[in-house]
Amino acid sequence: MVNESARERLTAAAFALFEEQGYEQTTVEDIAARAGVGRTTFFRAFGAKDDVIFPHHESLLVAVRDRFHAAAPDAGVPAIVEGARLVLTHYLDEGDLARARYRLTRTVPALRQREISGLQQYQRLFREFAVDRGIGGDPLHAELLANAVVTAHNYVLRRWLRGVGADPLDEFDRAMADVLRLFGGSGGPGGPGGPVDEHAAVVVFRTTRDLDAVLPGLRLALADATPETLS
Amino acid sequence: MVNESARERLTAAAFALFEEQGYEQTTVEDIAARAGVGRTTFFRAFGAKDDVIFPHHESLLVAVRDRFHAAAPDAGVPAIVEGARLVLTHYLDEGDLARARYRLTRTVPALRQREISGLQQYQRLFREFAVDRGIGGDPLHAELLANAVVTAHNYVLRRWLRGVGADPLDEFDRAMADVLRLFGGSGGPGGPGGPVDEHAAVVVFRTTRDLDAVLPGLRLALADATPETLS
DNA sequence: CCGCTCTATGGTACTCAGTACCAGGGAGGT
DNA sequence: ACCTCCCTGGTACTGAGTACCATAGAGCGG
Repeated sequence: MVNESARERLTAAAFALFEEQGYEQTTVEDIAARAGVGRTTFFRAFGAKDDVIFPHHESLLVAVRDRFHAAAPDAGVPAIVEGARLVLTHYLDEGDLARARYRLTRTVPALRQREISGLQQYQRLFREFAVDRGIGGDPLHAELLANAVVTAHNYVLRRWLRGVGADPLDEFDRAMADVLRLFGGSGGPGGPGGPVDEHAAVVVFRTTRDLDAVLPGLRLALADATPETLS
Repeated sequence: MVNESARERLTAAAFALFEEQGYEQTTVEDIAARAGVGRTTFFRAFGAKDDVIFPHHESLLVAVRDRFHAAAPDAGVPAIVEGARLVLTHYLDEGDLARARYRLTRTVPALRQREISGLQQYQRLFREFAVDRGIGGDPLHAELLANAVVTAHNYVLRRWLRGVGADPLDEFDRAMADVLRLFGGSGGPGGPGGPVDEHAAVVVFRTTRDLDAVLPGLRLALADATPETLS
């Protein structure tokens, strides 16, 4: 519906003008004029003024959705991690564009809001995929896992956007390992009150106290049906 | 700066008109007219058209911030849980208003976006508090915990808004127990090497096995510096 | 070469959100 | 009675977004 080169010219013009004179001070007419097209063409290419700084949003969303759709039935968790990795590499490929957008979203409230709404669409995609696949056996657990992956992704991405950290992909892999350890290690929710595994777990924190010091309370807790927290 | 009763009349008028004839079809002038005030007064009471369906947003945000500010230095995690509980109880108190808003945000894209942006402000508040308090010893771990609490809160809230589930506060408490078990159980990303409380907690799940049956592994776990999960 | 169609484009006009500014009016104090 | 302060409503303006129409050019069949 709209020329591709015109779209790119509009994007470039918009970023330039936003940096030069600010977002509010730039009208859509200014952008269109610099790109050498009419105002109408701008609105045909991007539904709204703030869409222009997220030129690949829709296509990336589709790419992640396709990735999820292609995932093997038993590969839900890896697919989620891969999906997050897809988003991260996309930002890395954008390079300076992504960083320019970050600068803008940090300073312009309207753009920040638009960005948040976009990120939420990813989060929702991840969440629904996790819930549909029944990851964790429990919708809440599925949401927690999906959102933890998204959180870790955002954490790494934000560091890269700020110019902190050397190798974002390496950081991503480490962060994902953290997240998966978190979820893999605990056995998930369903503990007290919910259906109880025949062999329940005993989770132990490091302590400086002797085992003997905590044993009395421990014995009491195991005898009692109610879970307890000992000092 | 603006009469309180006028604010309430505007809110009521807006909800009524949005339900009757739709959000886009309702102009600010319509709302002001039904409330018996001028258009100018509307914009003085609410910065924008979509703010009118979140009349307590700002005050609730302040309440949570105050709660965090008042938290004891060693009570970071409980404060986060309490903050989330504060938000939940606020929605429960709103009752039908919250449900009407939910209906609107599900159907009107502009309102959905506005809601997401508002929720993000809570999430950010929680995240920054967790990071500042150094929860988990590691910024990533802090973010994961904060976002997990928010996710669990949203999960419970959403169920209540949809009319699913009987006792949201009970569900909330169970969900929080799940979340804390998740994070308490694995030692988190910081794991071995992170700062450890002098008095660590031992969380016990119900088990069908004798204490003697798990004791050897338990002793081993306490002796070892690394957290372990026993069957 | 002419005429036809289809699509991308630009222009015009309109609605409405949001802002700036000004004028009036009532409450309360002196 | 006068003055001040604050709340309020009205007016006028900018700019985003939409609807509609006119046109130019590309491609195609005759």
